Amino acid sequence: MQAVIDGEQMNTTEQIDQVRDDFITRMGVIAMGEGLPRMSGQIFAMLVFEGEPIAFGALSRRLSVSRATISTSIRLLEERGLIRRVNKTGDRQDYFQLADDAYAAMTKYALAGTRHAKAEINDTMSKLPEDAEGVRARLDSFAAFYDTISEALDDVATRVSKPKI
Amino acid sequence: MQAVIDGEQMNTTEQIDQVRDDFITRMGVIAMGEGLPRMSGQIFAMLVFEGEPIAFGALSRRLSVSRATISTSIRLLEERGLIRRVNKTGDRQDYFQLADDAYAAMTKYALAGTRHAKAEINDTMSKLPEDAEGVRARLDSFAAFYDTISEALDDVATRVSKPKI
DNA sequence: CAGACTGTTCAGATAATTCTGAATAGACTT
DNA sequence: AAGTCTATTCAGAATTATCTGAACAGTCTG
Repeated sequence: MQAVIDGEQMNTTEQIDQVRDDFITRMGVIAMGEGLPRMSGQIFAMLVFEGEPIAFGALSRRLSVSRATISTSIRLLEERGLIRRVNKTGDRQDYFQLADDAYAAMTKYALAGTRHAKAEINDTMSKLPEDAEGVRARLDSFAAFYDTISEALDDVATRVSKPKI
Repeated sequence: MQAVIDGEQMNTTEQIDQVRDDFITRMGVIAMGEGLPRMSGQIFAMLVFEGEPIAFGALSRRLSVSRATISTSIRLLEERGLIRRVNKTGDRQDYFQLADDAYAAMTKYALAGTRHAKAEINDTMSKLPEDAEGVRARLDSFAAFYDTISEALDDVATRVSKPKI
């Protein structure tokens, strides 16, 4: 059974190409919602989809974006521990693939954010005069909220299994 | 014991004012990290800090921002169920305070995001040809990750107690 | 060594977000 | 009804984030 679009037959490879491009586009949007630049999200999506290491130049070509953009997007993803750079003997290019613990790393990054938020609130509380009871109680609730989220994320981080490459 | 800054004595009220302004500034930054515009975060912070309902005009004045900005920021916060608008008899202005279930609402918003991400991945999987086994397995892991996060957030949403106003 | 190729950096261009002032409409007061 | 005060909307300004091209430094190849 072949998929048909605009009356044209598609072979399996073309079909996968189209699904992949669509996936990449969508993940770019999702990434933006999570505080990542679109392009980093698209690179991540590409690596998830392909599985095997992808060359620097291929990323630039396939995502229709300059090498400079790839370079900075890659740096961000590496800093967050989401991808890793691998060397292929006999090829000068850098190759990239998902980090073994990419999903755990994603979770830990979010966790760092919620812990930071909690710390900011606690710091504010420490500066309050003794008699500001109402404010203290409200900030305490707010901090408790971030603490609950942090606990949940911490739990997720330990549970998340390594993605099968 | 009075706090001292630059050799000047501060009374308790001034001290609290300073702590509050600092808190508001910080929460604006935190909010940006969570995909909220800075000003919405600052309004939210102000409402947490003050506890009692705050007037539309007061928000504009205290945050040194136009009424138009307050209006749009407020709308966003209302849409997310984080604050509620209250009427004070004998005053034409709108007043705002934290929603009773503000923290639960925050959690649910995040949850909606992770569920949406999972749905996008599942949708992509449904379009794959039968024989794309490797891709399917990787997308499945990715979806499972978002599912784990979603479960955790769902759990948080039910556990989060109402903030004490 | 000269030439080709690679990834990084950075100033400036481009695009997207966020804020403002003016216009508008509704509601209250006198 | 006329005059205030209110919140909202929206076009454009201001700000911020993102992308690019060029310059660069390193590495390999012939």
